[in-house]
Amino acid sequence: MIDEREVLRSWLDLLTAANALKKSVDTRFRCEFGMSISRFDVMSALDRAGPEGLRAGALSQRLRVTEGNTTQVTAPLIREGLVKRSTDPEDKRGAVFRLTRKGEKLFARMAASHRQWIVDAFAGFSEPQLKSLRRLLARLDAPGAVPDENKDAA
Amino acid sequence: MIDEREVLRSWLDLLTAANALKKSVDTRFRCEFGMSISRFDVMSALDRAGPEGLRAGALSQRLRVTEGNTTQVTAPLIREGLVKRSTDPEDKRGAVFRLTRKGEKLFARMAASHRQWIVDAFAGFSEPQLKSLRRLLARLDAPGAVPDENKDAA
DNA sequence: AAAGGGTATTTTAATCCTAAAACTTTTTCA
DNA sequence: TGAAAAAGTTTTAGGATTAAAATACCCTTT
Repeated sequence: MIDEREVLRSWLDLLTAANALKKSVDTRFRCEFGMSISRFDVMSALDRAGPEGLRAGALSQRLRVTEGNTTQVTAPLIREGLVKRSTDPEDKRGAVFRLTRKGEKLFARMAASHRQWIVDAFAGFSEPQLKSLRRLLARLDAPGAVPDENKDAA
Repeated sequence: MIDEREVLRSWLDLLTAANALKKSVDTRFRCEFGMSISRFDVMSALDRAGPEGLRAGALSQRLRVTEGNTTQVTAPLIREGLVKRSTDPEDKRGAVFRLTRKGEKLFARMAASHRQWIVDAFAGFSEPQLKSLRRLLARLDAPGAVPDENKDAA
């Protein structure tokens, strides 16, 4: 039998580490680009999708959020001219989102900063340690969690 | 030089793992006890504080949230009779929060479930693997993150 | 002892997120 | 064909969170 306190501490450490880095990234996005992680995530998914863009449903699925959330997070991006929303001509129920030229350019700058921040945060890790971390994380079993559709994400 | 993609994947895995388990716990708290993780966290801090209770500021500090947030999260707990708010007689600016008897009883049940869920989630880990995970997480460097005051938390 | 400055908390306005209701368009099928 | 069911999205209502403004109280200093 495993020491339960050690398990609870591990869970606390996991949560704390993830939150700290996420908050650190979010703060810097807001300071340097006036934009939250959520909006960056939307732009990232649209950037990867390319000129085809993404349907609202597909976008929600990749970001693992509800469709209502997608509607709301895209709204300010559209207002700021970073994202364009069109109606699918084949099926007028459908909404298609694409990055504008301006959106692409901003995203490129944000992605570069983001990459650097993450590399810095993991500077204390050797390659085998990274692998080890990922292997350990994969052992976690969160019931109800959906298996990852989005394998090509990083 | 380390492979940047491996670093980004590690970050994604870390975030995904933490979110998945957190969401899983939150969902079960809501289903079985009609209560969010945030409220559980408040009750947990108050339970640990004992009959002395905690000042609003101290509570916020332990939960690492703003004081405005504490005001809001405690409000429904007070409405439901799980938490009692008093004004510090020594300093009438100060608010003191304590678990009621009813709150203590509910918390005990919730804590037991919570412990079991976490133990189950980490069932695939050996003791050395837990230690290894914690050691790796400690290497992460999130600039701007506050060092952990609350060492006795778990 | 009154003023002013500092401290503790609450309120307000905004973002992010969810679930469920509402809306629009498409598809099915009697 | 035309009504009902289904599908895709948005709207609505509410919780969690923050930053900043407002409020309430305490304490020093003159």
